[in-house]
Amino acid sequence: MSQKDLYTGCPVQHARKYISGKWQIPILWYLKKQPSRFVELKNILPGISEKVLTQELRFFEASGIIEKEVYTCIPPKVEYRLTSQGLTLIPVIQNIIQWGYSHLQEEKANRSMRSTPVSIITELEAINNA
Amino acid sequence: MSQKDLYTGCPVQHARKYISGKWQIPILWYLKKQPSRFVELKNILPGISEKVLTQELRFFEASGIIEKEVYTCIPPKVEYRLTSQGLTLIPVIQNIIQWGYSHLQEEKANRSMRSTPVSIITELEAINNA
DNA sequence: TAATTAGCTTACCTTTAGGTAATAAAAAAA
DNA sequence: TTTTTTTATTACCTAAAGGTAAGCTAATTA
Repeated sequence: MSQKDLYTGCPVQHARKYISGKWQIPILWYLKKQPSRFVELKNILPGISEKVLTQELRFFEASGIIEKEVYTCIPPKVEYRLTSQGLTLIPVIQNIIQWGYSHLQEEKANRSMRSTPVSIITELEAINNA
Repeated sequence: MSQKDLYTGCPVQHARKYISGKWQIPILWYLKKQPSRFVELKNILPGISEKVLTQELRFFEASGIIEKEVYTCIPPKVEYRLTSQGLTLIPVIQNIIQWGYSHLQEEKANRSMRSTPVSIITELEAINNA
């Protein structure tokens, strides 16, 4: 039994199954932007392995988060898109990404402030509070 | 170099450092409810090991997400609370928990909630009934 | 004297996540 | 005939997460 089958009764652990994997948020975020095929996802997510991409797509599919359309042609064409279920995850994911983004900005600001003389900082703050 | 040091430039991977661990959300969620000491957290989160609890507290502390107050007495008393930085994570976490909760309901999973700390459930129900 | 308490730390182990690389199907194009 | 293309699957390996259990501090209490 995999980690993903555990804690099915706990909201936290349940949600974690869809967002705690390294590539889960990036995959869903890009599928929100546009329904995509396998290679497209692979190219847009530099560093992901085919194994993990397949794995997550299968998992999301089985969970009803995404759906798959297979065009019977050669070479094969497959398209993945979010389901309405999957769409409900987007605001959650967007919050996470926005938090990450602004927290990164803050860290950068703090780093550059560390080398700034205190007097300059207090002056800046005085200006901001005026 | 640990996983937590990697991808420092990516908003997703940056945010993931604070929410993808098994016990990270439960810890922060409870600290939002009330500043707590080590044993209290340990008791309210059945199944967490002291090792992981210490580990996450140290990490959150070093990241400026929580702060620690040590009362010099015997036996020792220590209190952990969210910083203002840490508070910014709460809406994100709340979204995650609420998604998990409602998605569980939707699935009509007739699985019990016994693995969920009671405090989380009662708080969610309070939020939903508000 | 020995046990108790809170808050850790450490060593060791198992499980899981994720990466690498080889292989396949299947038909069209070179 | 061989190569190319897309969407996979599989075996194998490393690294990271997390669990278990023992021990430590230092004063108070039984």
